[in-house]
This record gives sequence, structure tokens and C-alpha cells, in this order.
Amino acid sequence: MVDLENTAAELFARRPADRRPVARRGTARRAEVQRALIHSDGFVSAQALHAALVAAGSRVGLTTVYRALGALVETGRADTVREPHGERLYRHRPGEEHRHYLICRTCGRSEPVDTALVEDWARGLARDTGYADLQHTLELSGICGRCD
Amino acid sequence: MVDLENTAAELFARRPADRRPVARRGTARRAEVQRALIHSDGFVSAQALHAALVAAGSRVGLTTVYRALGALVETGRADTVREPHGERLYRHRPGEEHRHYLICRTCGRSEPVDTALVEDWARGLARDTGYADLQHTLELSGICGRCD
DNA sequence: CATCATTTGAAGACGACTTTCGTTTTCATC
DNA sequence: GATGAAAACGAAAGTCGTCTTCAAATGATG
Repeated sequence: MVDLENTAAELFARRPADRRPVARRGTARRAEVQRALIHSDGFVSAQALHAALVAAGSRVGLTTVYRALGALVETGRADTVREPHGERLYRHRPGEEHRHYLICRTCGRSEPVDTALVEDWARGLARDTGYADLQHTLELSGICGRCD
Repeated sequence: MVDLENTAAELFARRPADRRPVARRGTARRAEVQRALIHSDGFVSAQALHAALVAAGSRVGLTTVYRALGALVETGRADTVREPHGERLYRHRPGEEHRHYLICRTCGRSEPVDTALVEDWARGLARDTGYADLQHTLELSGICGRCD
């Protein structure tokens, strides 16, 4: 009745072709954004971070906050997750490893979770299914003990 | 330096307060959308589904596609995931259980994955951390054997 | 110091999704 | 079959997060 065979395939192919290089220079602005990210505990949105910076007297632009956060994610110094609403949240990553977090839906606090078991399981899955370059994102949320 | 303590908390609190009841009546439009969803294999976006329907001669509106898909998700007859870009993708769910899928990044094909082990692990995590009402989303993607 | 490349930020574009609101359809009840 | 209230419909407009554009500012390099 409806031809849908090709549509699904296209979904993962399209990318805005953003060829602009990122963060070649270490600048005061970027440092400022990174410091703010480190200072904030739990995941924050770009907008919230920007609002906080402005409220604290900075004159950084929202654009720059987006670019700085993007650069941090690209270089592995920040993690990002999607809030159910679709918004992206950022969090500074001290270490280098691939991590997952458990986020409190009430207070926003987050704590890293030991996902070794899941990682193993995913590796086994890649073997079993014959899928190559298997990536996964795992998002956990609940109501933490203090908020419950 | 920056006051961020409260911002994160707000992120999960805001909801548009959409109290409108969903899908009380079986209508031709909803059936049409559901049929299209069933017919398409792999995950599709609301927009792609709408485009396909229109291309096939239907005069269904995008609004209705969104509402119909929302209703299907709410009643458990469809699964939804977020594409990295932020778009929501839908897929018809034959059974009733909570499922996860492994999606091919090239062709969009998806296959259900047995996540019993992960489910158990998540339950254990809820116990260990003291978090209540623990929810999780797991998104798996790779390059399937046929595309590799 | 002159030149050239990169970064910045304001404004506006963009895209997915939702709301609004007047019209149409459904369906339980006559 | 006819009636009518509740629910669904869809076009248009609105919302909201994010990205792009471009002129101006800033920093590096000759």
C-alpha cells in the first residue's frame, strides 16, 4: 500500500555536512565554558549552562557555548545524553573511559554506573549477530534515595 | 563561580501538561497510519511515514500522524527510539513485552535483541543504588552483515 | 607592524514537534 | 435510520533547541 522500503535507510545517512574545524585554539571562552561544566554537577543543557554563565556575569554567547560543548564531546572530555524531551545534556568527563550514568529524574544528580557486564554482553551480541562496529547508548534514570 | 545547582533539577521537571485523552475511537485515519507503520520494516520517523502516506495518495495530515503514532506508543503497540540527530523513530510492536532493537546504521533494518540479562542487571542496580522507579533506554546500532 | 586565519556572538534560519481552532467523523442512544 | 455530544481531523501558526551566517574582534605568524 505504501512504499516505505527506502525511507528507513535514508534516516541514518543524512548528516548536515559540518566541515568546520573545531577548537583549534585554546581560548579564554572555551576555558570558561569548560570550567562551568566541570563546576556543575550532574548533566546540564547547553542553554542552562549559558544562562548560568550569563547570570554569573559572563558575556559568552549561546553559540560559543554550543561550539565549546561540541568540541569537548568530540575530544572526549564530555559526555552527552538525550533527555526524553529531545534536549541534549552535557557532563564533564574526568577519565577517558566509556561511561554510563544513572540520573535522578527529580534532582538531576547523576552517578556513574559500573556497566562492565553490559559492555561484555554488547561485545557478545556483536559476535552473535554479525553486526560490525556495534555502538550502544544506555540511559538510566530513577528517583534517588534523597528525593524519594 | 557559577550557580548551576538548581538548573539541572528543573530539566526533568518540566512537562507541557498535555492532558488530552488519546485514541478513544478507532478511526480510518489511525488505522491507515498503523497499517503503514506495520508495513514499513525498520524504524521510521513520523515525517517519513507521513511523506510515504501522502506519496501513496493519502490525504492524512502530519498532525494526525504524530497523534496516531503517539497513541500507538502510549498503548504499547509501537516502540520509539531517538535517532542521534534528535528525531524520534517509530516501529510497530507485535508483542506486548518491553523490547530493545539492534538497528543497522546503513540500511535501517532492525532486529529485536534478547535483553533479559540487561533487564536483570537493571533490576539489581535499582536495588543496589536505592533508586526508585528505575527506567532505562538502550539503543544499539551497527552495520549488519548484509551491508558490511 | 602587517597580514591572514580563527574565533566570537547576534540574528536569523532550520527542523521536529505541538497547539490551536474551526470542521468533520464516530458511535451510543433514540 | 436520525441525533448530538465527544472525539478526531488538518492547516496554519507557534515553540523550542540547535545550527548557520557573517561582520567584527582576536590571536598567530611573517
